[in-house]
Formats: sequence, structure tokens, C-alpha cells
Amino acid sequence: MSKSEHRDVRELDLFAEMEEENFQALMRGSYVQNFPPQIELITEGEPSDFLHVILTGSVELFSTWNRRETSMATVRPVSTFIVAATVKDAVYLMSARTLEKSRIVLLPSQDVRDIFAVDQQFARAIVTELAQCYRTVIKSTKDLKLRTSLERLANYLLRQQKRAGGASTFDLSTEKRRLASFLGMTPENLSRAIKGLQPYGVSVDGSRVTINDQADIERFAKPSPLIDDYST
Amino acid sequence: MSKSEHRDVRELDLFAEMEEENFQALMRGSYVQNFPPQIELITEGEPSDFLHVILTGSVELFSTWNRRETSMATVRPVSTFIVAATVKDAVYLMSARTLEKSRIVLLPSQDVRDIFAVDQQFARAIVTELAQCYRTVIKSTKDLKLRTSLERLANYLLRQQKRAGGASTFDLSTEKRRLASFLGMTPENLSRAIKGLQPYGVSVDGSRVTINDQADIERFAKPSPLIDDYST
DNA sequence: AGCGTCTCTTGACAATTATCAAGTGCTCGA
DNA sequence: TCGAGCACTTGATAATTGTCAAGAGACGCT
Repeated sequence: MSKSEHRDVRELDLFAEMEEENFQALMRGSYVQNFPPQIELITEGEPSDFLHVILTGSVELFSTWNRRETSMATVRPVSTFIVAATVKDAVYLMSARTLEKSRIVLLPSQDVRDIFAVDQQFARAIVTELAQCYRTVIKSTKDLKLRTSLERLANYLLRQQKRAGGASTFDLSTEKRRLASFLGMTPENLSRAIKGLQPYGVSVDGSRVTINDQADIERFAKPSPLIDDYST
Repeated sequence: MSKSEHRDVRELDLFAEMEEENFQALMRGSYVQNFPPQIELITEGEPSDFLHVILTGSVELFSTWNRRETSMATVRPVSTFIVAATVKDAVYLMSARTLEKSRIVLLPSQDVRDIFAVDQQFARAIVTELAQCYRTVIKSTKDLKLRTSLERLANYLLRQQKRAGGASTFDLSTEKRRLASFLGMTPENLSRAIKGLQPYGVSVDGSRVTINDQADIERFAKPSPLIDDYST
């Protein structure tokens, strides 16, 4: 791991406040690896051997049941994924695969649990992280249960617009195929949903989205901080 | 609070391992109240003033958006609810209402955070609790996205059967109206879904469910520990 | 007991969403 | 440069789910 990567990891909320000594111990036991695209890093149902930190690239979390698959989240640098399984010493509930060439740190779960037990600041950070993850999934459940697919798409676009800086034209930054799965619909229906937002001044060309009338789409989408604000 | 109630609270995983002194401090600042049915205890969007512990009765967690409402969970004694908002000092993401006459302990959120900061065992217990909550919601999301409503109902019945002791006849223990909302469908469709499970040997009379052919319904439901086992 | 209210159910119908099939356009590698 | 493969789109159709309306039955209240 390079010095700057080392610093990137240290600056994550999860590790920022912990004792230097403990952080070093964690790092000593860690592996860094480069993965090509489309590699399955972890498989749901397997015991959680590592806490993963993504340094570059992107990773998709997905789940399967009865030959169906659904996209649960996309993880982007720099952040960790699947903390809950690690601290609970339980099996993974989601699988993960790289979407592109990705550089990933592997922290042995046992080390994480050991240091969690002795480092108060680290334990606190884990609580914050877990609470954050939990609240994010609750929001996502509300999104799924309370909104139609058209409303979900509209709100997704507004969130993505914000993430991209707020300009009226921005990039989707996701394959439509995967976006559809994430939003809980088929690719065919995403295509139709995109057309369905045209009357509200939204146009999509490839991966370029343009919001022609911000007020109009917001009036339709009715975004709520209790669903769409991932920061709280 | 009676002595036995005091003990009930203490025996919760969340409080079992913490310092007696800290537990007493928490209890000193607490209120116990009896609520009639259908009282809204907390409202989503409001700041989290209290961590709630339900001693008797039952409480529904629900969310609303755009005049729609959905049931998120039912909380039964003895357990806590909405830990995440308390430790994050954030607004509630769900509302809560009593379903019946309920006795509930209110622990001021500030006290909980203060003691969380000084009591290592309590902090650990909170981590476990949050990880558990998080994983449960992930399972619920998988249930929603990967299964049809008929499959969700079938798996719900199998879970409920297990909870009720495993006998082939058991009680639904939930209003159908609320069960429908929990499962993400309308009451009308729940009625039809129940009929739709008859070919698999499931019969429902009022709130009495009978599984006539366990293997048959399980073959249809395909329950998975990665979705349906709430204990891990 | 009688009344109103509420849940649950059922039927008819509408809306939404999924599936299947086909076609377009793009990328990438031989 | 060509061709295969893939993502995306579109149309036709089917399946699922929701909505509306009506009625049966249970329950509590007066």
C-alpha cells in the first residue's frame, strides 16, 4: 500500500479517531490487491473473513435468491463495505463483485473484532458507521414500499444530480441495466420510465441526464429528507 | 417501574452486560408510561428524545410519504426500538404507534449517549444491536426485491409458524390489514394471495393458519437463511 | 337488541410491471 | 474492416398488482 493510500484509509470516519497503535496493527495484518472487473470478491452465505476497503474502482453489492439477482448498492472509494457481518462474525448477506479494475484492502475480520474490543474510539466509529448503514437501508425500504417505479426513478435522478454537483445536466454514472435492478425494475421498464419522465422536463441521452425544469420534476418526485438524504 | 419490570429491562441484551452503576443511572432518568391503543408515540422527522423499551403490549413502526403509509415492523416485548436515531442523535425515520394497551419505558436519548460514551460493555451491546437491526432490514429488502407477493406471504407464514412453535396450525397474530402493508401489498391482494396458497396445502380461517403439507409449501416458498432467519 | 363501524372478502376493472421478441447501435477484438 | 456480443430500446402481450364498489361478518357501544 502506498503512503497516500495508507492515509486515505486512515482518513475514513471508521479509522480516523482510533489509536495509532491499533491502526498500525490493523494495517500490518492487511492485504492490498488489484482486481480486474467482474470478479466476485465475496459470496453471500460465506463467513466474513475480511472487512473490505475500496481504494479505487467500484464494487457492486448484490443478492440472489431462486436464480434471481438484485443490485443492492454500489460502493465507491474510499469506503468500507460489509461492516455488520464482520463485527457480528456472521455470514455475508450480500455478494460483492468489482464493476471495474479496483484496488481493495482486505482487513482480517478477526483483527477488526480484536481491536474493536480494545479501542474505544474505534468501537464508537463502528457504531456510527452501523447506524448510518442501518438508516440508509431503512430509507431504501421506504423508497421501495412507498413509491412507484416512476417516482423512484425521479428521486434517484434528483439524488444523483445533487451528488454530481447540482448542475442541470449530469451523468448517470451507472449502467442502466444495473440502475434498473437497483431501483427494483426491469431494464425494459427503466427505458419506459425514462420516457415517462419527459413530460416533467427530464431528458436522458445515453448516460447524460438533463433536468430542463427543476421545479417540475421536484413537484412530481416530492423528495423527502427522510428517504432521500443519505447523509443523516 | 416494578422490580420484575426492572429485571426485564436489565435482561435485554442491550443492557445485560453494562455496569450496574450505569444501568442505575439510566433507570433513574427514565419514565414508565401506560399508553392506550392507537397512540402515536413518535413521529418520523422529529428529533429522537427517547430510546423506547416496550414492556407489555405491542407497537407498530410505520412510515409515510405523500399520503401513503406502510408498515415497517411490529415490536413486541421485551425489546427496544429506534436505537439508531438515538445514538446518531438524528431524527426518527419511522413513526411508532401502540397497537394495544402498552407499557413503555422512556430513556432520555442524551442519557443513553452519555453512558454509551463511558460504558464499554454498553457500547459493545449497541454495536451488536445495530448490526442485528441492519442485517434484518437487508433481509427484508431482499425479500421485497427478489420475491413476488405470493412468495413473500408463503415465507412469512413459514417464519410465523416457526416463531409460534412449529406446529402445523398456528395463529397469524397480526391483523391482515397490517400484514398486507408489511408484506408490501394491499389487503385485497393479501386475501387473494391466501387463496393462491391453497394449492400448496395452506388454509387460513380467520387468523388460524394450517399448513397441511409442510414439504409442499416449503418447496414453493424456498425459504433461505439469508433472508428468513432473523436470528443471525 | 339494534346500530354503526370496521375488517375482510369478492368481483370487475384499471394500472402497473414483467416477459418475450425483435431491432438498433455501440464496442471490442480478430 | 468486419462481425460477434452486448446494452439498450421498442412493441406486443401476459402477469401481477392496485383500485373501486359492494357485501358479509365481527365487534363494540348505546
